[in-house]
Amino acid sequence: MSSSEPGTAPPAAPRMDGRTGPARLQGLPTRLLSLAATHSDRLVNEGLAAADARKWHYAVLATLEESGPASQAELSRRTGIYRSDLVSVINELTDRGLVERAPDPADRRRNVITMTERGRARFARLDTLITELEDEVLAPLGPAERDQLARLLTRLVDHHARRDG
Amino acid sequence: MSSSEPGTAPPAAPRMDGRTGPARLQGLPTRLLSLAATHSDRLVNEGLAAADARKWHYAVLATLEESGPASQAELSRRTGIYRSDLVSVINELTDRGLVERAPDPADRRRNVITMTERGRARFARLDTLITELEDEVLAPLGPAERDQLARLLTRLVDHHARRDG
DNA sequence: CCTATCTCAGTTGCACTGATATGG
DNA sequence: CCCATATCAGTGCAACTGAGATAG
Repeated sequence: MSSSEPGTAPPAAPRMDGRTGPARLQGLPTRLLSLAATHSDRLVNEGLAAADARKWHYAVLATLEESGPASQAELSRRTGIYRSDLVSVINELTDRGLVERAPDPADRRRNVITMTERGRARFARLDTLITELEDEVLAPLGPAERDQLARLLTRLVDHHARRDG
Repeated sequence: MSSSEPGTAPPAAPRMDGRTGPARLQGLPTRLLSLAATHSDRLVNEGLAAADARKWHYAVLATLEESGPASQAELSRRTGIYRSDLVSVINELTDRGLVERAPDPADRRRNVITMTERGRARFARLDTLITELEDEVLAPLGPAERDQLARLLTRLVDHHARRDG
């Protein structure tokens, strides 16, 4: 502190709520979004890891369950997994016998990904697990607040998804 | 919401809103959180990168502005930057002449990080930039909704920060 | 010739681990 | 002796880039 208001600055009283950083930073919605997502992702990832799965496993299985067999490019579009990264995700799923990868006779550039019986059972279990993890993440919020949060986030996501593509 | 008839379920009709994935996946709050944070982080990071800065630069400068000079360990606690990663962040800031790193005569394990005049000016500009970027991220929401979102996210963050430490 | 699909190698940012040197 | 601090090397993950091979 050399020239501008050294002595009179408020002594940055630490708060009583556990967060100790600067108010300006801690209160930024973008910062809160990042932090909340980090906590949420960690809980979900740990929960899934304990069941030998990952977020993208669930995403792929959910898509196959809802829409049936699909090419990798299609799965990439529907799940949001980057096309390059999808390769290893499908590898992991085939290693576990949850999906099958077969060349598409109609268009031989494509691989058709199909869910196996084991995959279907697996998805059912992961789906209930995800529901539990969601509940843990949203624990401090009541039903109406969870709804409100989901609606607000949906508005944000839709808006920016449109802008980007 | 109630659409739990398995046999009569519509064949996953693609929606008209840009999001094409499975409804079960797209509607998950944890998924929405991740997506929203990804979009938000991208906007913020790109905006800051265009000004030759990064998220952590702002965090460190904001902390120094609010609380004055601090050791690296203290900055780590206040900003949430991991202590190992703080080294290179401080390096980048000193390279740009925004902070100074000097050994603490009172405790020679410590480095005291002090903001320079350039750092203060830089922070002022970054602060207005951040405000603009926040506004861009929250564009689809009105003032009351932004408040609501911030409050809900704060509840989530506080809850999970307490659980972890 | 151009485009789409799949794959691989590599990059970047972030969060984190483990080890080490030094000082309290 | 134990603990705190700062630093470095390296790991794991997510998002992404660029290029090559194959096929429509």
